[in-house]
Amino acid sequence: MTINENKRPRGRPRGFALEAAVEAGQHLFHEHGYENVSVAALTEAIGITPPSFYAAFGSKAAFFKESLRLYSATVVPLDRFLMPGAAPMAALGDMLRAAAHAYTTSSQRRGCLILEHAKAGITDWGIAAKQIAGENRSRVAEFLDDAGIKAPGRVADYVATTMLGLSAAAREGWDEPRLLAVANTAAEALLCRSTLEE
Amino acid sequence: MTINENKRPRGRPRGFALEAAVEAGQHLFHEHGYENVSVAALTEAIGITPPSFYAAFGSKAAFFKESLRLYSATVVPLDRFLMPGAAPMAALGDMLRAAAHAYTTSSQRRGCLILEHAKAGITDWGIAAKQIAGENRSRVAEFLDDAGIKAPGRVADYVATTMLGLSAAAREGWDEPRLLAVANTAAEALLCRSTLEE
DNA sequence: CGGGTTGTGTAATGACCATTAACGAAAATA
DNA sequence: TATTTTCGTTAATGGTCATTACACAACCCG
Repeated sequence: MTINENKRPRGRPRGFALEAAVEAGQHLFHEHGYENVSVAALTEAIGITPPSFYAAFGSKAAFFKESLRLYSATVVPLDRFLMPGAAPMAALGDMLRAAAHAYTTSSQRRGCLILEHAKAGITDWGIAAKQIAGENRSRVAEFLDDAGIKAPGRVADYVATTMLGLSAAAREGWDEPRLLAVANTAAEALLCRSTLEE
Repeated sequence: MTINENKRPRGRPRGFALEAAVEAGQHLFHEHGYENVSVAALTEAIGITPPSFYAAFGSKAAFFKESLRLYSATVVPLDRFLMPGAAPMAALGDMLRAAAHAYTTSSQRRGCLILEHAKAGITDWGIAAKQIAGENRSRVAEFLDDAGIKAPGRVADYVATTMLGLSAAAREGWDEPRLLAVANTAAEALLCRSTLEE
């Protein structure tokens, strides 16, 4: 997205890598939450000083949005599960199981960075997280609609709530087997429901 | 619980009601979250000054624990649903529907005060919330065990995750019908599951 | 009325917060 | 080499945070 990534600009070149900085920030935000990460902690983790941070990213909130973007681009592989033509309910079950796994792989950074920041009030960073979460749910609903499911919004909401629950439980410290069992229960429920309705 | 509620103590009497103060704090904590409520905001809402606050409650964290205690004693009616002899899965479904309603009744104070604070790290107030949440889950599991359900822990975890999801969705701004639909879906899943297993 | 005891108010404490002004340093172009 | 452009560092900004000395006020018991 950044233009002229290879062409050297005029003045003194930046002394650190943007992408690596965003990744370090993403990790800090994921572990402690936006409000519990100070700019001082960010700059120390990146290895720069506050003015360099502000010159490169503008503000803490803007930097967080970059972290969100990187996270949803690299960590959340929605399209891997929502492939057209796949058995819809089985696909959602796979997605839930993958979430249970992903939310517990790192003992720090539990849960979903996006979902855990999507409940803040009217802060711009909370709104950004809410928007990404909403987009992902729309994609699930559209996938279900294309697959001919009867109440796609209702099922998408159920899946979304389950993912919110899995993320919160992971944040509480539940381990992977426990979360996986919940995901399996929810997945069976989806199959059960579709069986009853058709 | 407080001893000598009627007997006048020795010195100058307190100029405000303890219980009302805790309730005001509970409302603020519920709306904005522990970290976003300053002692200044608390004392202003109560109508006292910081020294009175600290003399009465000791610290912000201790005051929050009082708010948690009051909340779980007055708002969360677990025993209303976990009555021995009731149809277990139907009871859990009623509990989920009641949660969906309770989490959206006040446009401020969305979600569950306990669950929304049970993900903090190693802070003492987060640990207190986690403990109450864990106790409530144990009561659900025990109820299921007494009712002869096969995997009580697994079902209790599913219900707990669903409640976490409902609370988080309420915090995101979902309205009551939307949450109720999710609760109904999860309730049907419980019935469906028990039907399949027996 | 007066000493003991306890609550309340004013005002301050030190710590941390996000953000930035000013200045020196480094690399590109000319 | 001279100039331009951008970067990095030091140090400070004003703000908010939870918590507390200190002095005064209100009540009980004698």
